[in-house]
Amino acid sequence: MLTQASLPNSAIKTRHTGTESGVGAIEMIGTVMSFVRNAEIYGEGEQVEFLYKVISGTVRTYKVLADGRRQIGAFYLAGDLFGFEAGDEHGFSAEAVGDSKVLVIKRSAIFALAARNSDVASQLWNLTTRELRRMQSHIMLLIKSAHERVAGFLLEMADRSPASNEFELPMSRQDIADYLGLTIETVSRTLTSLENAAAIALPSARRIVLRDRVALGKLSG
Amino acid sequence: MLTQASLPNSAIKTRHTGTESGVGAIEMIGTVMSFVRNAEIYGEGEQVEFLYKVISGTVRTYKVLADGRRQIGAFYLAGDLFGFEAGDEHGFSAEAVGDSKVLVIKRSAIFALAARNSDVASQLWNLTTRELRRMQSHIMLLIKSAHERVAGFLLEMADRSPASNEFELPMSRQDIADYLGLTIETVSRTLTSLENAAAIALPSARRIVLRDRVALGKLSG
DNA sequence: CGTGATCTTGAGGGAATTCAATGTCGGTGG
DNA sequence: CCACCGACATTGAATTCCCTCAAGATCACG
Repeated sequence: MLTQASLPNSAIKTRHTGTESGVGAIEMIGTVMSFVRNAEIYGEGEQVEFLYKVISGTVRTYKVLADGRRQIGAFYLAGDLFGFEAGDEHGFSAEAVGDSKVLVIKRSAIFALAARNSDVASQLWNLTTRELRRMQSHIMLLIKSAHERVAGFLLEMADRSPASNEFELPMSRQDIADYLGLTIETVSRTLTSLENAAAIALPSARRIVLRDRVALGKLSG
Repeated sequence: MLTQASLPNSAIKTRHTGTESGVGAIEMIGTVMSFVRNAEIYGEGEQVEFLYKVISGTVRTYKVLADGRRQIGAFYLAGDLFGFEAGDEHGFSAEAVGDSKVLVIKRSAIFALAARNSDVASQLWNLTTRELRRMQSHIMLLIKSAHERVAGFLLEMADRSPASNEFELPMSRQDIADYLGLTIETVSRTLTSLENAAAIALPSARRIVLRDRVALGKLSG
């Protein structure tokens, strides 16, 4: 459930000027909601009702297995849309990594729009296939060695950040570990090892400087 | 490239009576093509032009890394649609696992249809999100132990086969290994170990009998 | 300055890989 | 027909990589 506030019956409330990325009319209708660090945005098994766009902060989607292992499906940064899921039920849960603002859009509104406007429909398709590609590259990460996974993850984050060679990680080591299918210790060790190899610098735990993209690229498989 | 035959300019050639699964009008227009074992259906980097439906046989999509490692993205059995990819270029290649017949449908024909008919558009969306779900469960497989991966794979294959407790694997151990991110030896060892644990039987290398679904389910995480 | 959360580092063990050899099956030609 | 061959699969031994368990270090915050 949405823990921060109950959503008004008609989600069409604020007009949002979608200037960030060229996805067009889809994000024009919705409500901006705030979530504190670790707040749940939606839960696994819940009815799929909305689409979401990160306004600020970072969101993670994840699934918890019976034995407690957690797999993070994806991280969504400011500007990213999420909530494209199969079926009527969410297969993953979504949480705010840090304090975040999220634009919440009723699905039915989008579908109604899409039924009348084929441009919107094709946008919807594009966003979904983009999501597909994200998953494909996630799969490609998961089959690699720990060094390759971490190097690949850093390159991915760098490409998604405004400044390409230096950035702040919004998520914890545990989050990274659960995204990469590694333990927190292995992530930590690998980062130190990359620093020792002069591929990156770590001014602080969360701050990453890419020193040698070529070396990272080689490492990332 | 399509290695088996060159595709006619107008792909609208045969009328295919889509009786298999309820996906509707999308598959009504197309050309059936035959591919021998290991024949390429499309290649990574090629222009995305078609959608495909497996009529008989099995198809694998895959990607080869610089160092030669191969990752299989998915297996498609008779009745499955594939070729839902992001962007204009194929991110994966597709090959026939064994001799196969594939219905090839021009994308532009579908898109034209979708633009006019919102039912077709929503079908397209449904098929794509189904693909998303497939990838999600693939990701969930890849973070697990070798035993869990193999057990999960067998359960997945069983669920997709007509007879649910006994089936023939269309693919080699190498294919399975490349799908699960394991080595061929580990796959082989794990299967023998599952057989010794009485969870499965292996009348022949390719024939699988599920003896204890509960045990397999536990193993699969 | 103390406390808890997060991150790093170390030592040891276990799971999967690598390298190597043997076994099995299906097809082809003698 | 069956002997041989190549492709595919299984098994074994040694090694490597990552995980587990454990302790310390660093950071944010009251």
